[in-house]
Amino acid sequence: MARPFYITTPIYYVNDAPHIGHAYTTVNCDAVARWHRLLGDDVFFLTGTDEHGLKIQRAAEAVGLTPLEMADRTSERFVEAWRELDISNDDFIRTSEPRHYTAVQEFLGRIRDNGHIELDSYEGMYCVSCEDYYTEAQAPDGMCPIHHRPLETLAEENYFFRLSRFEQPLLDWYEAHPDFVQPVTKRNEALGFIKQGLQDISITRTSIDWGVPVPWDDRHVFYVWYDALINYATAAGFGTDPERFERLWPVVQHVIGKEIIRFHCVWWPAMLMAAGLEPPKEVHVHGWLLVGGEKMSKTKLNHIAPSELVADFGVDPYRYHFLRDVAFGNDGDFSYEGMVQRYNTDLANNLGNLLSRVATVVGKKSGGVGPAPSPDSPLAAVAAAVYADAADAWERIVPSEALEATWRLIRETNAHLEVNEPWKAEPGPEDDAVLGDALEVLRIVAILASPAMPATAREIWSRIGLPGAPEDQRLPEAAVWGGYPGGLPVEKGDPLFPRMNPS
RNA sequence: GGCGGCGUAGCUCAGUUGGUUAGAGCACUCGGCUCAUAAUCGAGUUGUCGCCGGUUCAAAUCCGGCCGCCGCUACCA
Repeated sequence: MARPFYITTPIYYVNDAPHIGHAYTTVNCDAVARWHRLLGDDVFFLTGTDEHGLKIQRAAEAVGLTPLEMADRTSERFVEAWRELDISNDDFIRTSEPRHYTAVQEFLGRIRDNGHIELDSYEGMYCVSCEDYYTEAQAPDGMCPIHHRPLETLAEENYFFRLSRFEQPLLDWYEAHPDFVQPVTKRNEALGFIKQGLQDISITRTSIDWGVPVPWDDRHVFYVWYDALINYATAAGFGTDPERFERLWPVVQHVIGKEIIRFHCVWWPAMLMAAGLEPPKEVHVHGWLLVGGEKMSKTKLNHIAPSELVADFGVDPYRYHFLRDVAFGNDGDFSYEGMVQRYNTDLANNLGNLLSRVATVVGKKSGGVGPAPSPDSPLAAVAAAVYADAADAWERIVPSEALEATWRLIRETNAHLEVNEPWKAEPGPEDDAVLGDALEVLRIVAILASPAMPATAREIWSRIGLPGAPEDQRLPEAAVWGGYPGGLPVEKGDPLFPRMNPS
């Protein structure tokens, strides 16, 4: 049976419309999922929406909707955004679904049965107007930062998760699993947090209705984070399909933004341990997409919706840009000018033009029939090295490196053409070999680039006359030099990526 | 305050068991080519490797100090 590969995006909170930051995470996961499908893995790629909590309840009240109606609206926008971006998720989970309620109640019930959830009292500084608690860091002067009124000290009976008991188990887990959190700087951050000591966390609320009911005490609902994290287990079949869950857990790999490290790298593994389950295999942390050097936010009005850029660049160039331009793990500063530049350089000039020039010369010198490559072409070694590097980078979830490696092959091929000048040579076996080499590179590039640009890869594939589609190929065999059979019709067609005006 | 990280060509960055002339891509300059989307190919320019001091035959790479920047420091979806 194929190796299971389970990858997740965070579930996105439905108080915000999809922007390029959400899309960044999702496209990265999608490309990795597609890569693993090429490897023949049994891929399960999950995304979805997080819908409970006070913010949604209030936002719904403000416009006269039920919380679920409110969530329906925004959740649908995420579904549409991912459809537009050619995201190949195998499931889309919503925390308002019955299957999730089942899983959450089972999961937290198990933790309670294991003695790690207990009733206790939470005391904090409370603002009546906000109906919310503030920490000392948030309100050092004891005044509500929003209403500027004195906070009251209030105690509430809540159920607590005994997170403090998992300090040592977590440290042991990190010790035994050096790759648990990547990159290592984020791992240090999580570790530092654990080492400073962990406090128990109140995980239920009585002041909210919009949440998963606590099965053993109907006055409470679970605090939103506590139900949200469990989505990863829900979708894997926890509580509903034990056999499936057995297969998908704990091979799961989470991809998250750096703002939610604590939840995924501390709370979540502790919760799993408390429930008698294993922590996830790996958590991959990426940075933020900045605009003008600043984080996107509603108040700064610097949100960019993916569709705005897709309208100008197209879906595949959009995907390519964010996969290639930002080193995974670092913050990346987005600029429209930079995107145009990379589009022109990488896509129009290097890749698009390579296909274009090869197709033209094949038309002139080989009668439009693509010749087979030479078995001992110097490009064969380049292709092999590039494949090794790309495969390694995809495995580590560093798409920028995988694509950088792939483009190395494109550049080498342009140079190879320059040296051999097939457009000058007399038609014949030698000329055919040079053109065949270039076509073979295009075949391999189509496969290697298909996780990033699925539609483009299919287009290249069909223009060089190959039957089927790049997605149907199986790695690593399909990347071996010599797969292009020759004797296939090569079609020039319109430019894949018309150059854009830099201004 | 505590813990952690960063500061390398105009830009984005790579570069740890310390060792020949410090690298890549982009940008720029010159040249070639004209099959190709004024694309492509080749050559080349630019760096006190934040500053000061130390260890060493030898440091971007180790140690100390300093300057500048940043992240985390719990119930923010």
